[in-house]
Amino acid sequence: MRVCALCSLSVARAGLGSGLFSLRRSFSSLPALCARKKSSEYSCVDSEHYSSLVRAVVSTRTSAQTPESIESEDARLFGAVVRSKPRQAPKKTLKNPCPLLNEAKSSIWSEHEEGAMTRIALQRNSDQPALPSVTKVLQKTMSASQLFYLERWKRRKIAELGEEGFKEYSMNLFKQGKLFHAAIEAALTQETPPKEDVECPECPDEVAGYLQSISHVLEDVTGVRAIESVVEHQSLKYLGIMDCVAMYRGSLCVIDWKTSEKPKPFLHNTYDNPLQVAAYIGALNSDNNYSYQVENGLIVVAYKDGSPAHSHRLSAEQVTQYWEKWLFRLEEYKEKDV
DNA sequence: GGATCCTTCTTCTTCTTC
Repeated sequence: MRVCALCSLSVARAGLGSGLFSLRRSFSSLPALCARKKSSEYSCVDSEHYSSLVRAVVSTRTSAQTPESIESEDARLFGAVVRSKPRQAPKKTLKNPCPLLNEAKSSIWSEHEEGAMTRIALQRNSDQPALPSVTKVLQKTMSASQLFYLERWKRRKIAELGEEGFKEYSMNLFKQGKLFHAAIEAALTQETPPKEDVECPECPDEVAGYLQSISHVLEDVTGVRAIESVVEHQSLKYLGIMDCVAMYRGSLCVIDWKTSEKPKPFLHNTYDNPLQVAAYIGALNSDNNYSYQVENGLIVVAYKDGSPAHSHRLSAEQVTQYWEKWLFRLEEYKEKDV
């Protein structure tokens, strides 16, 4: 039996069995009638003729619907509801819990403390097995849904730009990120960045918008303690390179600068970035190359058009929560890696 | 000189109607 989409939907929602069958009978010839005309199917309805029927179906006075009545009606129409068993995810426990803070380090660094800026470069010791990096761990332990959405995004982009176009697009994103980081480094250290880090003949002022975007954030960044510096967790055996450690509005933070095409006004828009920052903070606190400890984090998302960057502060409590999530991911990585 | 490393980014439903 052919039924207009609107009719079947409305009646099913109204949950009136008898009304459903009479309505279906009454409207069953509509599509055929409408097909002869180009106009909308709904314009063919003789609303005056059917007005009492429609009123009867949708009126709450004649149908005191309750969740129970709707459910029993649905069961009659569509069969019994198959309910999945509520799954209680077992509370996972860390096999190797590790504190975020380091008792051996006396206190959180204060703004008035003197100290040189640290910039430890990455060095590979070929004699020892390579430690996993923060980025690698996060990439290798993405959830199935994360991978699904990323893969879908990639497929859509390739469909839009072609394989070569996509490669170029990706390379350009990375390039912009690198140029942006070099420009921030120069701004925070008052140093002139290496020529190759800022020059981009085919794209002048490539990072001008990004710098404009973060200008209001930079005003609150003082006392830079580290830039592009390697941190290594002494016991958990992983490493990473922090963007920056500095004072931001009164607290010492590990700062991560990001560029983004899409606005990221909320912390959850930044996906694994908070875990990345927590991982750096934990490593920094355990690393004896740094005499101080850090409790807070900051993620700054800059935009090319110069619109104000979104900055997401991570309180000490939030960092602790993300630290625990990071530890789970690290355990997962190590289990996979074995 | 070449290879490798870390990082740089990318994600969250989708449609109609007013």
